[in-house]
Amino acid sequence: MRGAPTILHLDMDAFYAAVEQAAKPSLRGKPVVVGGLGPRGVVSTASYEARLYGVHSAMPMAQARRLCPNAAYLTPRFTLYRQVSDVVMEILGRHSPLVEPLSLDEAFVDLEAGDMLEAAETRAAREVGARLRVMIREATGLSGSVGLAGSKMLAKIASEEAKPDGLYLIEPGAERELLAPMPVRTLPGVGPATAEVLRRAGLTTVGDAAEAGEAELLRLLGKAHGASLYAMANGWDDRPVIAERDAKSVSVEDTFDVDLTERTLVQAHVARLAGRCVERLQAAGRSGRTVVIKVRSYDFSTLTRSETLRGPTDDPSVVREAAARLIDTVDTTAGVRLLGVGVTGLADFTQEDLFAQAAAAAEAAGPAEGEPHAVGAARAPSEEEDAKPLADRRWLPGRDVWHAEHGFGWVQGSGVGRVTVRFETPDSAPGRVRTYPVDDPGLQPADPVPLAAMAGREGRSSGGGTGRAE
DNA sequence: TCTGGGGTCCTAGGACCC
DNA sequence: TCTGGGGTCCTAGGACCC
Repeated sequence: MRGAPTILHLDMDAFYAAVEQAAKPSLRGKPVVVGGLGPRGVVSTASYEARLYGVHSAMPMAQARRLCPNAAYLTPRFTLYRQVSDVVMEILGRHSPLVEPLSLDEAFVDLEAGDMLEAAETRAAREVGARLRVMIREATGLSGSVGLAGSKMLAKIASEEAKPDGLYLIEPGAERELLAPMPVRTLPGVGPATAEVLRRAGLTTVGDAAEAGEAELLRLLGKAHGASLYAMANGWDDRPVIAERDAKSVSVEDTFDVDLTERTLVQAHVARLAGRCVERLQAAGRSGRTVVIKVRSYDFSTLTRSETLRGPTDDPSVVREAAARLIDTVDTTAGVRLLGVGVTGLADFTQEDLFAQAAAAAEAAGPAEGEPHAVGAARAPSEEEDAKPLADRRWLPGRDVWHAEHGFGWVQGSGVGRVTVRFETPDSAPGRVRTYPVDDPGLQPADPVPLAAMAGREGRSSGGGTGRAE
């Protein structure tokens, strides 16, 4: 706990939805919901306009549609969000060498590590926070909220208080008083289960938890959790801001629109997932020693099975075979709604392991017995298109398109052989809507057009052809 | 037409070793 | 012969976060 509010937490406001509104002028000021659009999708982000109807993150999409039928429902475009995020993180990096990103839209900044604050004082910290918000708005057109405090926990609570589009500073010395009346759920690490345990013990506010004493919290919650909750409830938190941490696991998973029952389909999907997992592993230049599969059944019960290899690997056939052995131990006859494959125990180097060499030799000699060659092995689909065998993913709502005559637009909806496109770009006026047959030769998928405020820094080439895909 | 996908950390039991 | 104690690794599950 520092004596000056020199830990800053930035949280972009309704990030994915705000990026979409910046990219699509016709959606500004209107309810926008970004998330999975399939029958089992959930909300990733709801714009503030949509939140007025009760829509929020993690809510099933079907429920969101009931609450707010007139919102724009869009599929996420992570490539674009990552570009915007990079711009934001770069701005943070100008204020301190110590920036800890928590996700695309959130980060801690240690202002003491920079030279921004000579005499680490409150007013200087507030000025840095305010300047940062202005810079982010100028660079991206988006708003972010800033929390400033003497610890990570309090900085994060402060940015929540600041939302939307604000700045909130917790004066050192004021923290206990501020925390006491807040619900225990405010504290990081207190979710539904912990809150319920505490509620049954009569503890509902942060002040209640602090007064209960450490012994009582240890009894209720166990060693690590109890101790950390007691510290947090008292405002004690000296976790440092850590610049970059190596990932400890890589995993991919798919939820199916309809439960899988057929054994060969289950096996084939596991093989594909293993392949995608290894692609990500290799892209990160890592290898891993433990292969994990995850199976979620029709009734939402979830199990994992894992196998630790003799050494780390990034060989697709080694991971695929381990995953195949693991799925063989699981009864899936009643129906599977989700399958996942992951690798943990990551190492920075790829150790040549004997199994991999043996497998490669066997593969060269001919297909191994029981190998699910028929499905998925034929080609490696790219990450974007692989997801699920849905109707026509070229025209997912929200995606950018380009039309020979009308230029850039985005898919508003599609169905019964037609696709509806709204023609507009980040810096245009709200655009007109036109409908085409899904196989219209003039219509093609396109890359996102950079946000208006970001144009220039993205190195936009001349002629407006930048966003064209392929 | 209930409940995504990518992660992190903690706990607990059993194997195994000294 | 009825019975130690500590440490580490592996496995499985669960809570939590964005």
